[in-house]
Amino acid sequence: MRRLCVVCRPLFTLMSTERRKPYPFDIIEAKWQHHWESQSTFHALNPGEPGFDPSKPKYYVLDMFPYPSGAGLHVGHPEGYTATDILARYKRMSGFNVLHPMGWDAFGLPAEQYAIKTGQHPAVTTAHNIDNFRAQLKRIGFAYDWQREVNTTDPKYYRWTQWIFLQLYNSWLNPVSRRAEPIATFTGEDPDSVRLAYVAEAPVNWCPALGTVLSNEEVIDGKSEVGGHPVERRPLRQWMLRITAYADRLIEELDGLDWPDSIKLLQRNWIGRSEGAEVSFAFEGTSTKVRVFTTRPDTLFGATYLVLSPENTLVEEVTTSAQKAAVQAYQENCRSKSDLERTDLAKDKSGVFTGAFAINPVNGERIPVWIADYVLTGYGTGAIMAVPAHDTRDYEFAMKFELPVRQVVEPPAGQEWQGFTGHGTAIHSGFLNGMSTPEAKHSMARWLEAQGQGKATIQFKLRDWLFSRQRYWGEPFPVIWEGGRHHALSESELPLTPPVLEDFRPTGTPEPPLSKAKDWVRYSETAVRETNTMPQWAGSCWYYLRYCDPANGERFISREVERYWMGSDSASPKMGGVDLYVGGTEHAVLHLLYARFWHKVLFDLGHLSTPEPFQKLVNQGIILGEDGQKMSKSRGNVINPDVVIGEFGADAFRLYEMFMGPLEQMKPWSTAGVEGVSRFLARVWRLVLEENQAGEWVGSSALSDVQLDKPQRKVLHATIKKVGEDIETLSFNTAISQMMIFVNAFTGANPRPVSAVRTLLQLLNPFAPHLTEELWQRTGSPGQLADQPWPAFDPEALVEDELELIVQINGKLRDKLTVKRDAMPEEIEAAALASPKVQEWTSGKTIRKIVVVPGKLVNIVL
RNA sequence: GCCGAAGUGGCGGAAUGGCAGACGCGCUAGACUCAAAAUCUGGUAUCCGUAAGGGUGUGUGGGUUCGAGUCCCACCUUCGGCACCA
Repeated sequence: MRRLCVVCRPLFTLMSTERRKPYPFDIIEAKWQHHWESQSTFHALNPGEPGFDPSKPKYYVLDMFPYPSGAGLHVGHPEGYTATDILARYKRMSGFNVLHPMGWDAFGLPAEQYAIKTGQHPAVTTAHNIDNFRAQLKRIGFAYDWQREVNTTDPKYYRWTQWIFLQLYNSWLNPVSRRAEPIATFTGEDPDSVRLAYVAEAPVNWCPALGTVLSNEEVIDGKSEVGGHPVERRPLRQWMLRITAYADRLIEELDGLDWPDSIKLLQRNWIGRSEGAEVSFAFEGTSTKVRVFTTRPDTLFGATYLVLSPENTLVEEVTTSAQKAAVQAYQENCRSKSDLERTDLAKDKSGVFTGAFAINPVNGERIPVWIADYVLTGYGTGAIMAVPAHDTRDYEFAMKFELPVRQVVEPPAGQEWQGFTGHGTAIHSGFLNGMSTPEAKHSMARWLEAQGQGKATIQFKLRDWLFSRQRYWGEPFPVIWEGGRHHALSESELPLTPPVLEDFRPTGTPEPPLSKAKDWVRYSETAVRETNTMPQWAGSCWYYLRYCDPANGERFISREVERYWMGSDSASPKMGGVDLYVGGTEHAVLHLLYARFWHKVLFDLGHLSTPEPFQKLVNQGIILGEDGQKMSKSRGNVINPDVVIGEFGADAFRLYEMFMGPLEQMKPWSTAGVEGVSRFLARVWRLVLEENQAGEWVGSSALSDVQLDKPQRKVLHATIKKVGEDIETLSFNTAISQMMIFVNAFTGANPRPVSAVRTLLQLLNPFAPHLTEELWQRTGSPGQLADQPWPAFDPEALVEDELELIVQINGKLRDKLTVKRDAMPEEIEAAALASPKVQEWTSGKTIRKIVVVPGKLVNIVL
């Protein structure tokens, strides 16, 4: 940035002399930012602190904190941040204790990769980037309580991230209470098998050329996104979090949340609950059995073959010697494919016969057993019964390999039975015949249970959360290994800081970089430290809690503070938590699911007072480039907030971001639009000030202490009403429109009533805080504008003595009519019929009906 | 393929079932100016008409209603998500 300025300075001076600022935003914005900071205007007090007012209701308004990248802030960040800032300032003026914090999600791969490239320690570049982000945000004038700033890479912060990991490690989900409990309450043999944090061998994307593990998102068509090197699947020892134990609660408890339906649905689909049954099939000639999961137990009579996933451990056992070579070749082929590649090739079915046969428990039939990669290892039991007549995939497979297809469901009249997957009537199905599909499902489940051949069950798509990474720049696990077993560190050993490493590059093997720090790894004579680190999501799972009590050295959050800021309002049925959370949709199923999971565990363990973290969620839409395309460096359509603020000021930038359109909608940037709102702000400025001969801004001569006339009163109170209501519903664009209407109405007024102008400044303050503070001061008004109460409107001022009704004939507008406010319907009807235009339209025709909507219209039906 | 959201002027968008296009941008005319910029005032869906006025108009086709951008049904298009989940 500094280097660039040398190049652009001549251009810049030229521009600034050419284009005079419509008002001195550069001076007043810096002035008020400094003022708020020095006064701690937006510092929120906690319960128990001197000056805290417990009589005020609380309002916790939260932004998704940014990852402080080297590229700096882009225009998408301040969109949501401005929205929450308006809410925060508005609620503060409306008498709430407002918590509105900001912080940094600073662990992560980009920082580490940048560090490797430049040779600087990620802590150094991260600190630098944070300074840059903070300065950029302060320049926009956000009312954050900077005394509550958190940083996920600060040991004082991640000490508690590690502490929460220990809570997970030391607890289990009791299936009876359906709640997490201390592991000590588990009475089974192996506590390690039920811990919420556990170790498992899991297949990962391993890239030998890069010497690192990659996430699914980093693998494209079986090759690394960076460099295009081959990626293979390899089982590695990984830390997992048992989020699946919470699958049902994560679905059920969405109901009480004030979230967009689309996001709730996304989460429900991601968790993917399906009801069905497990069925046991015995292999012919052995005592071995395989269980399959099906959502359609009613079609069991139609199962004509069985498919195991290629990775299923039974494959080796059941494959006949004649088929061994073919089966192994197929398995080998699958292993080299990534998940993405496998699903990419989903168009065409592939598979191999194992030579084995299984017995269908319902009719004793002998059916062939195949392996195929359309059966996934991670879902259900990794084995299916195939009913080709009534499942699209099984049907395709059966067609390709010429396997039998047997109808067992009669579809509604007129539909082809082959490949029919809907509900119908059971046929060719013994005791199920004639039953509807739902009846048949129940019947079969009961039968299976009675025979000991299966039972009704529920499956989820959600997988346990792979929680370890082979990276340097993340939280170390507070875990040691001794004699092949893991043990948790005690809380007193936290924070566990990572070792100082000269070389934090990947090792070239699946061994994490931390393993290079031999002294650090060696915990004792007999124990070594875990060398994996936590993923970036860890820190963001609970940051909203730390904001409430950021300096607490005793606890991650004090109980009293948690109850105040995160507690539920007993007067309403809400579940409590953050009152408003604004951020992008991209976190719909990752961050927002992970955070809910952690929150519920901490709630179960008694550390929190409510079960859900975020009561109300709003997603802001993406801002596109001026060309209507997604902003990207390669397209060259990226808008830099610093440049916009330099040219038009922070207030104009804020106001434009809110005026563009509905918050939740995707919308393109328009520089001409910024000029438009900048003009509006200049008009507000000139409502109060005018320029004298010397070019100084002095009090406007039109401004005077006069009463408002009736139309002015109406505009003023309509504006107070609409702006307040629109802020509550986050309809900022229409709130701004209304203030423009106000300014259009008062621009020409001479004398111009100063009381009305002051009220406008109050209404506009949350949107354009600097300009309005300055003008508030310049009108000689007392105190700081941010501390003023929100104005109330007078409904009487909105009522007219006479109103204009429209007159429709057959629903079409034909005339207008002015009547007294309290005119009776009969009077209105008579007046409408008396109108010359109406008489012209109705002459020679019969009036069939007249609809009178008082205060609105008259519709004459011919 | 499945799920979801959305289709309104030249553009961003507004409209508790009741005057479609508020507000802004752009364009345009005028005022101010020697001139320009800035500012202020007016006009600006479309078709027919000199005008008054009238016809048409919210993706397409139906429906409900005195009245539909708004509600219902079917379809088309665009965007977003998931994607062999048995």
